[in-house]
Amino acid sequence: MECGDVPFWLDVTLCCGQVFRWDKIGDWWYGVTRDKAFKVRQFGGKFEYVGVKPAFAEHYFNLDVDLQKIIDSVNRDSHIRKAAREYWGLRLINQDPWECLISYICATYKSIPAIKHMLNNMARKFGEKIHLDEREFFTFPSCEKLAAATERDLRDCGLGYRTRYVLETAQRVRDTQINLEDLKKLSYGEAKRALMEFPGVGAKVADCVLLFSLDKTESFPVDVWVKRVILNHYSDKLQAEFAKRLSTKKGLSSGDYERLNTWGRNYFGKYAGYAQEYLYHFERMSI
DNA sequence: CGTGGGCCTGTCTA
DNA sequence: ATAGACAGGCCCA
Repeated sequence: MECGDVPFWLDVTLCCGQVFRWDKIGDWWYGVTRDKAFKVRQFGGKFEYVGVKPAFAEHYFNLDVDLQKIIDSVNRDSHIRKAAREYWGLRLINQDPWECLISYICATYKSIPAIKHMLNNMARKFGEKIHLDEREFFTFPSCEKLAAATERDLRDCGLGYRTRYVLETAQRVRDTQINLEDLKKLSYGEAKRALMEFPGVGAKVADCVLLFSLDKTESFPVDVWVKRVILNHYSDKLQAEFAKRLSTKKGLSSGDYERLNTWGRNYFGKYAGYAQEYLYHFERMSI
């Protein structure tokens, strides 16, 4: 799919599980990021949007990065080539770090529909109401708003055991006055360690936040699907013993996570996160 | 340091 | 229909 002379496939970009608060109504995708509601569509080969300025939309969808160059740089084998050809135009989105952090804290041990439900509940209860096309939308609540919420009100959003993680993370962000955007200035390793200080943030959640909101394209989140990708297509790259143990165990120990994560970053390089998204989506769609 | 069990609750399947 | 399994992990023993 092309957008002008830039490869971009909007539907896949918004469907591939990186971002949760977009919904398609007719041709248009409606979404909220930071304090803005906007709608976007790809129509007749053109990318159109209402509610934000061109620079905002182009930055949000990373349209200014050279996708061809990125895919060339992760082009290591026939499987990644196949995934890249199939979903050519899938782009990583520049999310707001705060919303991204809370989203992935909530995402543990949940399916995507359930995650969307939780986040929308939180926005409805604690966010600001805004309008577009006579429709109501809600901004994602600020850290002050969530930090001041009662445990009961948050729990009622369906957060379950994540309630105290969200509450304590919000309180810590508020109390330390940390600007999450500043983590962009740190190295991948430093920023990851900083994120993992927050309750409810382990290696996987940190890697998602780094990749989707802090410009760390070398991040390589490993979830059950990526583990599946590696076992199904890259097991020959791992030590036989290790691959065997992985395939017989259900979850991922922190040591196993570290090992797969490091493998991915070394194997695919600076843009390992793009490779991860293509592989992840390809695997999910081939069930 | 590595490993296993528990955890809230919405969805999906049988 | 309604119970039961499972979900894009994290934390603590």
